[in-house]
Amino acid sequence: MIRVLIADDHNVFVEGIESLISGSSEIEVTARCFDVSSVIEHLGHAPIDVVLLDISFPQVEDGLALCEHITRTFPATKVIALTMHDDASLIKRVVKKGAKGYLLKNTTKVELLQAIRTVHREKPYFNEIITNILLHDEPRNRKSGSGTGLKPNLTPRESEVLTLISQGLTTQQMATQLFVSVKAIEFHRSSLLMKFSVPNTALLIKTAMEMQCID
Amino acid sequence: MIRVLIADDHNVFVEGIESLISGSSEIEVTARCFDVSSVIEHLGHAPIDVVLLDISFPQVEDGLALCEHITRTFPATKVIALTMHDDASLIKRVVKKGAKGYLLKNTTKVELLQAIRTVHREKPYFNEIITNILLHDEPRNRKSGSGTGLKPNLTPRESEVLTLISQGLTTQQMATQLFVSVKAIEFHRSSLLMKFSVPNTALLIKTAMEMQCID
DNA sequence: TAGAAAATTAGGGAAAACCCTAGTAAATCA
DNA sequence: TGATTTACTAGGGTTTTCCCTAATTTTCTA
Repeated sequence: MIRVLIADDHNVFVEGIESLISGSSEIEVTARCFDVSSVIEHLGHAPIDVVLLDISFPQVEDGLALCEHITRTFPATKVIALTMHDDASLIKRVVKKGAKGYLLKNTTKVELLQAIRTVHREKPYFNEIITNILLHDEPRNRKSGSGTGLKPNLTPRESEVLTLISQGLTTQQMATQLFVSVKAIEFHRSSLLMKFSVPNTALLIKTAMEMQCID
Repeated sequence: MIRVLIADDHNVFVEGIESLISGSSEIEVTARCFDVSSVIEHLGHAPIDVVLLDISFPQVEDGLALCEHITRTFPATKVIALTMHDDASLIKRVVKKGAKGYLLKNTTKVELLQAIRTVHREKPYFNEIITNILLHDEPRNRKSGSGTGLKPNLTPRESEVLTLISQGLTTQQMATQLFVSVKAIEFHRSSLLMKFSVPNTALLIKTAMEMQCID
């Protein structure tokens, strides 16, 4: 029997998934969680084979973080990401966080059961629609044109400052936190702009996110 | 017997609603529609008391238009709008289009059945959460941290400015391009910071990307 | 159709970002 | 050892961002 945990704060969806699974003789829903903490708590007590995780749980960031936590802490438990969005970059980010499968919420009963069985056999599950989305998404390594698209080599301090910038801190705040002057931080920021070949912080954040230097 | 039509292109959701309703002796689901045209066609043939309409069907504009069409063409049929978003402006727009009730997709069985019964008795149904949202004119259900996870409603100008910011233009460049003063652009930028609840442009870009408002 | 609400347009002033130069310390190499 | 490179630190001065307020135009509504 494959034990499934449903992690979704939308009651209707939990009901829907349960209803779709209920017919199966080899899969059973043994837990339903409406918030992040109860998912973690439950996984620590009872064994779960597959987690069906709403990636907006309740927000995208939370879902991604939870996905990462589950796959690291409970490697035997496989995660299938569920979402409304057919977005290539989101799929990539989810996979990067350790999800073994990705389903849209308009999936069918057959596909849902298939996906659960597949990831339980240690295999990744992505249907044709998802595969197509990934295929048609433009390749990241465009070596021609203005930008190289390659991650620049950052010094430890620069990486540190980049992370803090992406968290919304001002130069003053970073200076305080790192025990250096405002001018020192400003220089690192300037170096980042140069290394990423961008004119300002706005584009720095955008390109750094696209290159997945931050997230 | 109250006859209900479910209009949603997400299979899991339709299953969930059916499952929640299935226990009731006075309410039955007599139709499930996965696209706009089949909803209209079905209403023309068989009588329906309550339509449970996913407002993103498949886009928000489609849902609103369909809601308006149903309430005008079939006044005996009541519409309950369903959505993931707890957004005051969306609720107002939906109500303006003739919806008698509004439910979030994390509703409970009790509430769903209550809502169906209430609108069938010609009364509007809005629970405390929705009422609060309307009263305070901002989303309530922020379960995690500072981020809302909800796309703010942007004016045309704001969207335009957001796009240009994400392209790395400075305020001066945008002012030239849009034939207005620097100060006008700066105000729009400020409005964006406020609507996204972020302290600076760096976080604005980050959150707007995560919410898929840009890119 | 008048009144209210929302959107767009700015100004002044403070804060932050940005661009230049430059000193110091550690690692690398001839 | 002495010269060179790399990373980190910082100052001066200009531009841009950010926050406050407010007038004008447009849109919605009673």
